[in-house]
Amino acid sequence: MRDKQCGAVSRDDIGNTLTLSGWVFRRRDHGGLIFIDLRDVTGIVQVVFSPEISPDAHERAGDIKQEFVISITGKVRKRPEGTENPNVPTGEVEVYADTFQVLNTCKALPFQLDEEEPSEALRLKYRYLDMRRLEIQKVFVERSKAYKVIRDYLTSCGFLEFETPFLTKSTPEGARDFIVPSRLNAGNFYALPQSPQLFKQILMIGGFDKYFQIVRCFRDEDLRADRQPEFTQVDIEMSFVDVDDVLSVCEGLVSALYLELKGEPLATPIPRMPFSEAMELYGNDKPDLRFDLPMIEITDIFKDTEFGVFKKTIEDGGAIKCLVLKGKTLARKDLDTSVEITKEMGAGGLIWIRKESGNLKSPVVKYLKDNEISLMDERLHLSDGDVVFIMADGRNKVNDVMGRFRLYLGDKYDLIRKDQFKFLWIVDFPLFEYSEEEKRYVARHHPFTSPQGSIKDFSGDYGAFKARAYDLVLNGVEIGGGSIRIHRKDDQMEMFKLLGHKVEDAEEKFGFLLEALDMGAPPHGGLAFGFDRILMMLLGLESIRDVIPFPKTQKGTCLLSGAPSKIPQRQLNELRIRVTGEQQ
RNA sequence: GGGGUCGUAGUUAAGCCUGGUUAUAACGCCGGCCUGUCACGCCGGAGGCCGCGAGUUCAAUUCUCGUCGACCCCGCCA
Repeated sequence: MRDKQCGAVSRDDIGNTLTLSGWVFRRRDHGGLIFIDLRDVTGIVQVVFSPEISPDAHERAGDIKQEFVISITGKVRKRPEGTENPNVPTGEVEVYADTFQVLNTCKALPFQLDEEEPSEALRLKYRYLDMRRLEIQKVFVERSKAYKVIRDYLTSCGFLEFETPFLTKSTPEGARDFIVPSRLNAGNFYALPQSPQLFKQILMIGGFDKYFQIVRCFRDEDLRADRQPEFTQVDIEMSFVDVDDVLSVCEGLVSALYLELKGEPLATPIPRMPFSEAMELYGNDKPDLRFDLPMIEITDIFKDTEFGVFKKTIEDGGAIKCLVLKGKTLARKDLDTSVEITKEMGAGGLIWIRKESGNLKSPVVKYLKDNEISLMDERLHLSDGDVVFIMADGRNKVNDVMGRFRLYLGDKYDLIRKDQFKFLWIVDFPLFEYSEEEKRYVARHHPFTSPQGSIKDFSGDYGAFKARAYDLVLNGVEIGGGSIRIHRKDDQMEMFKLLGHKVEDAEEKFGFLLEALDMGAPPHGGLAFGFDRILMMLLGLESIRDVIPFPKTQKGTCLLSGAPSKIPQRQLNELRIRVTGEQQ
């Protein structure tokens, strides 16, 4: 049906007769002469229909419309002097059609493939048309390359690729599960995996030593620009390792991916930052280091202050922190907007101070002592025009709000160097975090995470106990995370106990893991990368939907297939399911 | 569950704030012309429940409320 792909036609083919197939991209009908850009995934090539070459083909070519699928046969020729097109790789040559065949027609398109992007909803409904666009094809060519790099790298390191069940068991903690009813066991349900966590641990206990899988995971939570209900993880697990071993393998993998997709080596090692430092400097556990602007603590400067707000904060054990915006010109309106923005973010208030002609100016300066002002000026190295934003409140509140305000400032004042890729390991996570909803401490990572040191040394201070867990962050987005696991049953039981699980419950939910841990489980640990997110970031795209062939909308629907949908009563009966409280 | 943005020919947008004669443009589509174009060009034409439903008004694409859908954010996402 074809001798080669459209983009592969070159000057080496001049003089040869080729058969080429593809889609009619653009047509330029000059009456006497018709040009068609024939397109496939490799590129486009110009086909000429001339009455002097084939009157029949020229006559019939008048009826060809865009996106017809055609096959043409003709001689490749060098283009006449002055008509070459340097913008196209095949622009030196063209194919003079002797004969052609219409393999399929195409009705009028719902949107044009070579113009402004139609709405995303329309693109998703007609995803097969959207995909024909060059820029979309590029993404999935890159995605395919990424799969290969990952498989090549990990297998070369001795990792074995596995598949684990999709029809599996619901696990407590973590995200909401997607549920699949069991026909053979009416009234019982499978859960789709949030990750293959337990199975990969079992594979380690099974002695396979190094496991990986490029695997779909499912989480029934609300969607975001970087979150889909089904997404792909690069899942990795290794035996006889500690944190450094895992991070080192992962850095190798990320470097290989980066080299493939960005065409340049990645500077390694990737820097590491303790969780607590990330929280204190950037207010979250995934700082965007493409711009600096850390929070600076100035609580100590005001230890004897007369200024009510600060005094009260310090008495209540809170913190006073600031962000210093340098080299930007802010109008009074910008400052007022900043106050509004932080209030919307949950701040009690925001104080700004601006340095003008060597003096600090602000509505609150009159409440501050001279030495407080000069200490601030000195510590913050202020120059004329600099603005200091100060917040005083509980430490967690300050970190949270200032962290988000920092991102706002970074965006608003173009501080972010958009061409940079700042990878960062966050390490030394707390093992536990308090859940307001459940009124108890839960595992911050998951309940199989090993603490630093022995779990038997737990002092009772949940907040201070650290985990052997780590996250990989790229430009303010979490792209991977993992931990060293608990590999002994007694430790795991202790962990469940600390989390407030009853022994019977733990046995019921994880009996198979607990029993396996009791039969020679090796020390092991691993990590999972969010494959879609990494692609999104490295390809410079705004949404995870852009790197998924058939993504779902924010309400979890597939505009192409119409899922989810009702099912016939017969199927419900088979499953012994009755639908109640249905919304029409 | 909550906050916000958007919805106008097939498509992308303008008009809406400040209600009033025939809702504008580009691309696409249909017809005609054109032998060197490559976003071909030129001439002509068709194409609209202004998302849907209420309300205000003499009059609503325009103002208000509701609703549906897409998107962004908070909660949620070990």
